[in-house]
Amino acid sequence: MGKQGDERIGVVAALVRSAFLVNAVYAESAREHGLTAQQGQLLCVLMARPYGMGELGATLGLAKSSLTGLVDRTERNGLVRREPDPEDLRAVRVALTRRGAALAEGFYAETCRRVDALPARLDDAERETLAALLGRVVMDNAVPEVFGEPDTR
Amino acid sequence: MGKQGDERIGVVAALVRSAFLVNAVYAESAREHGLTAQQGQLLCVLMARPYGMGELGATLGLAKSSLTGLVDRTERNGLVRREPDPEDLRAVRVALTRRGAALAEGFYAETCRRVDALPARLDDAERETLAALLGRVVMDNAVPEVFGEPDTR
DNA sequence: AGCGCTTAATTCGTGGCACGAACTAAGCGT
DNA sequence: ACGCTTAGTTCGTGCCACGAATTAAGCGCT
Repeated sequence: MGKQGDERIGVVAALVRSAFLVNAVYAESAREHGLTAQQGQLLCVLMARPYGMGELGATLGLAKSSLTGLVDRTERNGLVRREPDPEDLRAVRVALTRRGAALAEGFYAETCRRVDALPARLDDAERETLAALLGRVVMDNAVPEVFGEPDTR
Repeated sequence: MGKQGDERIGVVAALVRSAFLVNAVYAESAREHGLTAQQGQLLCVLMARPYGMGELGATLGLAKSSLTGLVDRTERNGLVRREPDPEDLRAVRVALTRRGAALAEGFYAETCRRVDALPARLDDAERETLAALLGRVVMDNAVPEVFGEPDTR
């Protein structure tokens, strides 16, 4: 490990601390939208399409029983809705309500804006490089689709 | 348009998803050491030196009242100890117990190992570049000292 | 048809976490 | 001595996560 002055940071510390940083930004943005981080995460996942409970558990890395509560609370706030799955009477599809979709939109945009501001002092080429390297890290480690691309299509 | 099979990812998504990834690794490592993520974090901070409650709140970004509970639970597990501050009868210094120090050591080392394994498929130069760029991001954004350097002790 | 096995989700109980408001006690300044 | 600030705790509330047990529906097999 190259130890230099206090300026240089190891890749481990850089990853952990950037995670801490992003988390704080995410939680703060959620709070300002009247959401908890978890509920915000749920809304973001559901922006793409409705999900079943089990599917959500896999995506968010939560136990089924944890999901029931999270969806309950978010539903109580009027942001998501449980719909019966037309093809399987046991299953449920969780979908955004109109209000939930609007809130998700705003929260997502604002959170992107703030996360985008974190590397503000990197120039375009550096941001590109960072995105590419970090992108490979997440791809290599099978991260579920927790936070979609800004403009992928 | 010109994008091939391998997904290009934006810097925002890369940051958010790597944060999610690191978090999961951290929580998993903590769990295997019989810790919660928060208690693990607390131990890591205290590895450097004892802290006062207020100081801990600032470092971890928690309200005072949140800290009382966290320290309570961690103390109940025999990992930290409240010592009276010799210079201020109101204040308390939270320090690792012998067991806490040993556990912190193991948890810290193992967590570093696992986080270090995340960019396993990057070569040395790429890891260096990633560390440098991400390091600038965290430095530019005033992240508190939540997780020390690998060998700054 | 009926019998089991699996799957989807909920319920229940437990514990950790985070917060603000109210409080206690010690230090400090005048 | 008086008031103000500072360090920490207590209390009540709500969210979050989990495993074990449960209910209900689908599926396969005879």
